[in-house]
Amino acid sequence: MIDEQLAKRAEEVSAVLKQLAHPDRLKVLCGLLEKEKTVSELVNYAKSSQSWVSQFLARMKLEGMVDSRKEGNFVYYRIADPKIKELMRAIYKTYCKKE
Amino acid sequence: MIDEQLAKRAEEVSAVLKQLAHPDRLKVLCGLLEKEKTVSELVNYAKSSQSWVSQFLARMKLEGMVDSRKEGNFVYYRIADPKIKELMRAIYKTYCKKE
DNA sequence: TTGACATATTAGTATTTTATAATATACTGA
DNA sequence: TCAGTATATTATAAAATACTAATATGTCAA
Repeated sequence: MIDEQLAKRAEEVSAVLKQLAHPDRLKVLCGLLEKEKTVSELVNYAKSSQSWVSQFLARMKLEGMVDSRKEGNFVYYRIADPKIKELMRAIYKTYCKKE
Repeated sequence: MIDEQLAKRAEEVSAVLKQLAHPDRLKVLCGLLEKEKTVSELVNYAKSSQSWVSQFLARMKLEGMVDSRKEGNFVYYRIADPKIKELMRAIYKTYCKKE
């Protein structure tokens, strides 16, 4: 049964959802959906502050949701877990494709 | 573009995700996925407390995610917004159907 | 009407989250 | 080396969340 299987993973799943459950973080992940981006690009995209974005990117990285690579002065972030992408697309389908 | 459209709805969407982003609430919604249930059934299902479940059901109802009907001593809750069901199934697919 | 049960509400508190500001680090190019 | 830029870290304050406990409300059945 779908409900029981999902309920069993409630801790794991809700931890991920918690990260998506904030406008700034969701926007940042939206930005990363297209392609990898630097922190300052993400700051612009989400219209948030450098410090705050940097803070939650660090947390998301710890949780394995995103990963980063350094190139000179810049740090490029990308979505590391394909499940995140899948989830985002599903959310998009549900909330942006219907009326 | 998927990313921009979703980013525009970030406030709305993240508000919904926030409700899903807690093990107890997620479990309760799992329970409701199958069919409507009384508060005490949900309390058992989620292994949470009556007061707490009652509190967040009230909130979810306010946000239009669930609805309820009274029958004698019991109150039956159900998922009111089909988007929630859709989202839950997507989460299930992502987190329970793959390895 | 009373007692038992199901649910809701309220009050209060501990914890977590969300930010902001300040500072530190790391790299680049002159 | 220095100045400038990008990012990270730290400290901290304010707000929101997650509860618990106690009490209230409403319904049924005797």
